[in-house]
Amino acid sequence: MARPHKKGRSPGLADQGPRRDLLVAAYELIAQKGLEGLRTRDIVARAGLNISTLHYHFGTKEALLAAVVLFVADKFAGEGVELAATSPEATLRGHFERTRATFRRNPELAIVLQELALRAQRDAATRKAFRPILKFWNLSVEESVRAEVRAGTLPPGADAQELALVITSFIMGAMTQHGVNPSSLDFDALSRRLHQLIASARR
Amino acid sequence: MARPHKKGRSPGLADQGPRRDLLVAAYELIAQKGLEGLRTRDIVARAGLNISTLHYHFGTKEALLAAVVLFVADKFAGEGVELAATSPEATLRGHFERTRATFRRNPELAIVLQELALRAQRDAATRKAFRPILKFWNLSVEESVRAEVRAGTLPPGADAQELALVITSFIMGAMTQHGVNPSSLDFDALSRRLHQLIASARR
Amino acid sequence: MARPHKKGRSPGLADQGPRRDLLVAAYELIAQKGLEGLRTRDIVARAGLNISTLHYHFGTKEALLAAVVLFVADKFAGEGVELAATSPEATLRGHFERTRATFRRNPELAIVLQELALRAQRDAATRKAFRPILKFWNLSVEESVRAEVRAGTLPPGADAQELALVITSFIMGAMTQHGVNPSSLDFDALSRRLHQLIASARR
Amino acid sequence: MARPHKKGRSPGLADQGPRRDLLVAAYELIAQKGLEGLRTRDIVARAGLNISTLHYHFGTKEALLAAVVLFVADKFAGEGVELAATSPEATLRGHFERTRATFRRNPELAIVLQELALRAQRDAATRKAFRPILKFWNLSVEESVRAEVRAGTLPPGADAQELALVITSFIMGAMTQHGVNPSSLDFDALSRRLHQLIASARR
DNA sequence: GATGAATGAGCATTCATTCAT
DNA sequence: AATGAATGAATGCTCATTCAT
Repeated sequence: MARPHKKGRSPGLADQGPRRDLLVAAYELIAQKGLEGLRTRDIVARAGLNISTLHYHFGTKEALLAAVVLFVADKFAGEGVELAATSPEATLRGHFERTRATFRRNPELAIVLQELALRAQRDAATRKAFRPILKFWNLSVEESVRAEVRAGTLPPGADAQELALVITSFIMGAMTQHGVNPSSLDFDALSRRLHQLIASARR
Repeated sequence: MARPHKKGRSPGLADQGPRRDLLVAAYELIAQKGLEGLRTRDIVARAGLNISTLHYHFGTKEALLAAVVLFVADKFAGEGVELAATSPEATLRGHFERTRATFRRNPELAIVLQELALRAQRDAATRKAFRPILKFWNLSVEESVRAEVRAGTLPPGADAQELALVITSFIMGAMTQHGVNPSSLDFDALSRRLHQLIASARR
Repeated sequence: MARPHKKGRSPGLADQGPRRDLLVAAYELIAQKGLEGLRTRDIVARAGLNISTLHYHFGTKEALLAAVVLFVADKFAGEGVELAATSPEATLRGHFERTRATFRRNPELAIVLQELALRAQRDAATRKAFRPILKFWNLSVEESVRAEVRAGTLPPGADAQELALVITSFIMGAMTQHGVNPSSLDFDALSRRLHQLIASARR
Repeated sequence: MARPHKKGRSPGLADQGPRRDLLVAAYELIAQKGLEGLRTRDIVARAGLNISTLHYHFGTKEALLAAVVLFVADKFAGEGVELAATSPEATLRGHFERTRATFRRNPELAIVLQELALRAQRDAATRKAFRPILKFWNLSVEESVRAEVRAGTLPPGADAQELALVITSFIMGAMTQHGVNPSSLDFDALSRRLHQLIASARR
């Protein structure tokens, strides 16, 4: 009896069928109840599957969670954030706007990212899978910064890596504060302010 | 009346004895295993108490958690962050430094704050108890900003509330990124950079 | 420190103060939730006392229960049922009427008696304390039967003890059926029928 | 769907396997310790099963109890009492004898019926499930009365429903008194006496 | 006499997991 | 490839009881 829950997914083929249904269900439930309240039975119920099917495909809850991190990474990268890294017209302004649009389209994404980031701080496996998300994001912002430097809209001496970290840190914290008290924080205004601070800085 | 787990703590009298021991144990365990892994039996074991004592004093795990939020609020406010709000020589620089010192002295505090902030986003009770922490922190930073404006080290037109939100958001996100990958992020350098951006901004 | 919960109550003096309050509270709660749902904390809450007071006066829940049986015995005997045993105009008719009046005045009494009767069947201590109630009741009915024989309203050959058992058994079962489905059973009509059967029996 | 503890049992198919084992174990334990002392762990221990199996099949203790009522109803109806309702030679005498035989074969049945009757008086769910038992029993006795009227051994004017209630009430109360003090009550003699009273009644 | 604090054994229930099919 | 049945270890909580005051 071949148990497919070792690790490799069919290469070049995204998760499909029950496997993907379970990941989506888990993702949505994490957004709803947090990792604290995530139950395998709730996941399979939402996916309309049997509890054994979950273990057939993933082996353990922990393994499912690892797959969710990858699922989230795909979602995060695929949602438009990555355009910044490749498109020639990548700008910081554009990044802020794409980020806002992404989280507006996928409100759960902000929560799930925070959940995983928190778990990554105490669990090595999650950390290993989650770091690339952070790395990718920072690199993507760095690229935008460099593009603006090339375009002359940012001063030539700007330390792209440092600025990227400031920006991504700001966005993460703003997401959290917004989650706790939506009315206390206008993400657009704040990001415009931060952008202005960066753009107008004297060296 | 046999049950002391009403709600209010004796005014002017800090939690003492087993009540405080339980709060401390819960706080430390949240830092270690997260809310996800928090078990009442682990809490009482760490406090050297009986499981019934926990329920005698707090009634439910949920009520204990609510008390932990207040405990964290006290800790956060009492750890030196609040100096910024009152001291005349309050400066942004000083705030960044006190913040760093606080989290260096209490490494768990960063984690626990993130756990509670996350929980606050889905649980109304936690949210209600947690919001004041965020409000207090932002007000404290606002005050630093205004002090610097008065001292002439920040431009007169600076919007204190907006800048405070940018700063606290940045610090929260930086804490998270640092937690996930300590080597990727030099909090000192980043906060110096942000401070410089704010201080040197043209209007 | 003298613990009064040995056994003797002040001779000639009925239970008073907290002791009696606890017995009354227990009695009422048994009627409400059954022995199955009887909790010492509920008893003391209803009596407005502290849990320790219960143990001070009775030692254990079991001992309290034993005292409740005596309390019920007093209540049952004192409620008018006993008139049958002494009064010269004691009649069966009168007994049925007094019984009905007693249970109409004290609806809980029917339930509590059933609870104790049931417990008596498996618990020796309860049985020992409860048997006298049954014995007393049967004797009281026997006396009514004999009075009717003397008065000529019942045939001379009537076996008083046997008839009393038939009557008390009928009343107990009728109470139960009434409790389960009040509309299914008219106690007055039934007891009149039984009385008629007894009175008109040919020998 | 993973949980079989819906409600209905497969029609036409009696409970089997662990489900039935649990019902039997619960039934026997109720007879032994009463509902007051019924513990899920004792039930599964007696059935040789795991505690989780109980919850897998019944969901809650309360639901198991509801199933026990149905189980008892089947047992009561199936034990021979029901012959009275259908057999042409149904007689009151026969009913008394079958009743006695039933309780002699199943001494626990008397206790369990009393437990459930008592619980039915305060719990709506138990009441709903228990009433049919009482109704069935009374109807069965009514039928015996009518049969005797037809056979001429009871006077033509006899009110079958009323007499049935007198008889079932008597039997229930006699069971209770017998349970409390077996030596005080000769069920055979008493039921013969009651039968004689009914049979010899003048109208 | 009376009480608040504390406790240990036990409670129904939940959880991720496994096994036979 | 998928599932229903079954499980053991835990989980939050309750209970009658005790102890120091």
